[in-house]
Amino acid sequence: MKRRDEDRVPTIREVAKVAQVGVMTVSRVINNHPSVKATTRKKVLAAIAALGYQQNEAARLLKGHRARMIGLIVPDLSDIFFATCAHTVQHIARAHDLMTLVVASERDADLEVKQAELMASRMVSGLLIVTSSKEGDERLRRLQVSGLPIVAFDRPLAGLESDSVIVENRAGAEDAVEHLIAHGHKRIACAGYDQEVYTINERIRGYKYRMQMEKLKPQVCLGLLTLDDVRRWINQILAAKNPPTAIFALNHRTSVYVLEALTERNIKIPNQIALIGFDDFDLSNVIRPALTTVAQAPVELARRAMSLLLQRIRGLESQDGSLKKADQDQTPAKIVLPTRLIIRDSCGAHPIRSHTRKHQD
Amino acid sequence: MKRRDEDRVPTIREVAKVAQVGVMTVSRVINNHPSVKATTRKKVLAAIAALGYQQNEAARLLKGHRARMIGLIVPDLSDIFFATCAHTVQHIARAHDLMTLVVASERDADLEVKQAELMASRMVSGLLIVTSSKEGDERLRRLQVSGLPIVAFDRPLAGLESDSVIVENRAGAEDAVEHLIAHGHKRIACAGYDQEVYTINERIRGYKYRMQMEKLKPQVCLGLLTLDDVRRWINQILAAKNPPTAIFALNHRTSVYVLEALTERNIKIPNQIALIGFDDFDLSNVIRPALTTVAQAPVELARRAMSLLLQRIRGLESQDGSLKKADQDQTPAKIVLPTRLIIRDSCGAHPIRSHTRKHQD
DNA sequence: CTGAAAGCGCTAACAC
DNA sequence: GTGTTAGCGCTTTCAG
Repeated sequence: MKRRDEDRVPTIREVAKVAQVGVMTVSRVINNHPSVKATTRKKVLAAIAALGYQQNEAARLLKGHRARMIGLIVPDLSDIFFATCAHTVQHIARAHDLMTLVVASERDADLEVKQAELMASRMVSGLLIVTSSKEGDERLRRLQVSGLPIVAFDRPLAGLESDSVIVENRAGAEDAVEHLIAHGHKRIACAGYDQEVYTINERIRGYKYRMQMEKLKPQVCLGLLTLDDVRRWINQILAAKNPPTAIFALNHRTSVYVLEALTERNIKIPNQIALIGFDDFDLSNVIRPALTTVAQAPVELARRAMSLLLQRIRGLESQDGSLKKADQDQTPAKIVLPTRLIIRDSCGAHPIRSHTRKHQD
Repeated sequence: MKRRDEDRVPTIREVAKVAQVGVMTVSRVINNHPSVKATTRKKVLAAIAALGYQQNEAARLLKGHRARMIGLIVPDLSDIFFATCAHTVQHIARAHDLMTLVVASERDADLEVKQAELMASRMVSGLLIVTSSKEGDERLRRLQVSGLPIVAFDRPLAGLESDSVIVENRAGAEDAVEHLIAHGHKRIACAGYDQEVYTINERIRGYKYRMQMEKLKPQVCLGLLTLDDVRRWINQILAAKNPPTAIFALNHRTSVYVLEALTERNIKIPNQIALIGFDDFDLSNVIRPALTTVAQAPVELARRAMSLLLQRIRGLESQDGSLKKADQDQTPAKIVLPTRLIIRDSCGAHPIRSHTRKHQD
C-alpha cells in the first residue's frame, strides 16, 4: 500500500499539478525569479503552503548549487571561548537559513584542512576557520580559488588572502604589562603554552616589546601545559634569588593554574606576587582577589566573522545562482578588534574597585 | 577552455572508464557489495585512488539514502556543559565518518523541533537532542516513526520512546543535602531557576525528599536568573529571623552568583553560611573556600549517547542500504549515569581535603 | 558476477 | 511569462 499525501514529501511536480502550472514556474517562484506574474505566483505559493512543500536540497546540490550550510572549524569546542564563538555563529547562521557544520580540529593542522575539504565536498556555502596551522596550506588556498568563501577569525590564515577578524593581542599584552609597571613591578614573568599559535605569539611579543621599552628583562616560561607544570614553575621562580613580583598569564587556563598553584602554596596575591591574565572569564570577579584581566569579546569576534562571510556568500549569489569563482578581486577585509583591560584587585590595591561588575560580552 | 583532470571532481563514470568496467561495478565496490570478484575490485580500487574519486553525497541523497551526518541540538552552546558534550559528540562522529550539524535551541521548544525537522529534511542519519521541551512534541514522534534514530540525553524526551542517557539528578541532590545535614545543618535553602527543566526539577525533588525525610522544612527559591536576583534573595534570607545556615545551588550559574553575592557582603563560607553546588567546574578548587560540588560527567554523557545513536544507525544500515523504518521493536535503552559528590571546603571544616585535586571528566 | 537503463527532484537552456 | 526537455551522479532493477 502506497500512501500519496501521507508520509512522502511532496515534490515540485506535485506542486505544479496542484497549482495548475508547469514545474519551471514553481521553481521560479521558489527562487524568487522576477519573471512570474503576481497572480501566478500567488497560486503557486498557495499550492506550496497547502502541500507543505519543501525544497529538496539534495536535488539542488546535484545541479551544482551550494548547500544552505556553512562550516565552522575551531581548535576546541570544549573551550568556553570557542564555544561562545560557535554559539554566536550558529545563531546568526540560523537567522539566515543556514545550518552549521561544526568541527573541532583538536589543534591538528592536517585534520583541520581535511575537514575543510570534506565540508567543501559537501558544498557548504562558506567556511569559518580558527586555524591551528602555522604554515598555511596549499589545499586551503585551492578551496578558496575554487570559489569557496573562507573567513579566518581569531587567527589569520598564513599564506592566504582571506577576510579575517582578529584581536589586538599584542596591544592587549602591552596594556597588561603597562598596568603592572604602573604598579611598580619590575620583575614581571610571562607564562603559558602554545607559543606557536598566532594569538599567544602576539601576546608574547607585546609583553617583550613593552618590557624592553622599559629596559626590563623579559622572563618567559612556555610549555606550561598542566597544573603540575605550573606548580613546578612556581616553585622554581619562588626559589630564585630575585623572584618575579608579578606574573602575566598568557591565557585563561594558565591564569587558573597559576591561581591554583599560588593558592596551594599560600602565596598572597597581590602582596607577594601580582597576577594579570589574558582572557576574562565568569569567575574573574568572584575569586579573591578578583582577577585583573585583558578581556576579549568572543561574541563580537564571531559576529564580525559571520558578517564578512555572509557578505561573501551574498556576493556569489547575486552574480548568479550557480557556482562562480569568488570575487577575489574584492580585497579581503581585515578587521581588528580591541581588547579591554579590566582592572580588579590582583595587581595591587584597588579598594574602590573591589566590586567591579563583570562586563557583558 | 574546459579542464578535464584538473578542477572538476571525477565521477563514478570516469572511474568505470579507467577501470574498464561498468559503473555498477564501481558502485558495488564503493558500497562494499560482496558480489564483486576480488581482481575486479582491485582494478576499481586502483582507478579510484588514481583519480582521487570521492562519492557525491548529493547524488546518494537523491536516491533516498541518508547523509553521513548527524544532528545535535542543545539548549545553549556557550554553556560549558553542553559545549563539552558537543565537543565529544563531534569527536566521536568524526571517527565514524559522520559530520555534525550543531544547533543551539536557545531553550525554545518550538525552535528545537523546527530545527530537528530541518535536519531530518537534510536526511541526517540520526539526531541527538538535549531537549528544552517539557511537553513532548508530536512532530518529533513523527520523525522517529519515519525511521530517524533519535537519542535524548541529559533530559528525557517526554512522550517519546527513545533511547536516552540521563544523570541521577535526584540522587545527586540527595547526596548534597545529606552532606549538609551531616555537617549539622538544618535550615538548608535551595536556589536556582529553570525549574520547568527536567534536570532542575529532579534536583529540587531530591532536595525536598531528603529534607522531608529528616523532618526539615524545605525552602526553595526559584527564578533567580541574574546576579541581581541572587543579591536580592541573599539580602532577604539574611534579614530573616532564622536565616538558613546552608545553601544548595541548583546549578553552576547559581553557584557562581551566590558565591559572588556572599563575597560582596563579606559573608564567610562556610562559617556564616555553607554552600554546595550542583555541577563541578574548573575553578571549584581554586576559589576559597574550595567549593563542594555534585559533579556530572558531560563527556561520559555524550559518549554514551553517541554510542546508542551509532548502534541505531548501524541497525538501520545492516538491514538494507536504503531507508528503513527504525527497529522500534527494539526497546529503547535507558542509561542512567551517577553523579559524584566532590567534598571540598565550602560546607564545613575539612582541613585534610583542602587541596583535593580536581577530578578529570 | 557484471552491465544497461531508468529515474531520484531539481534547474539551465531553450522554445513558445 | 511560461512550459518542455535534458541531465546533474548515483543506485535500483532487471537482464545478461
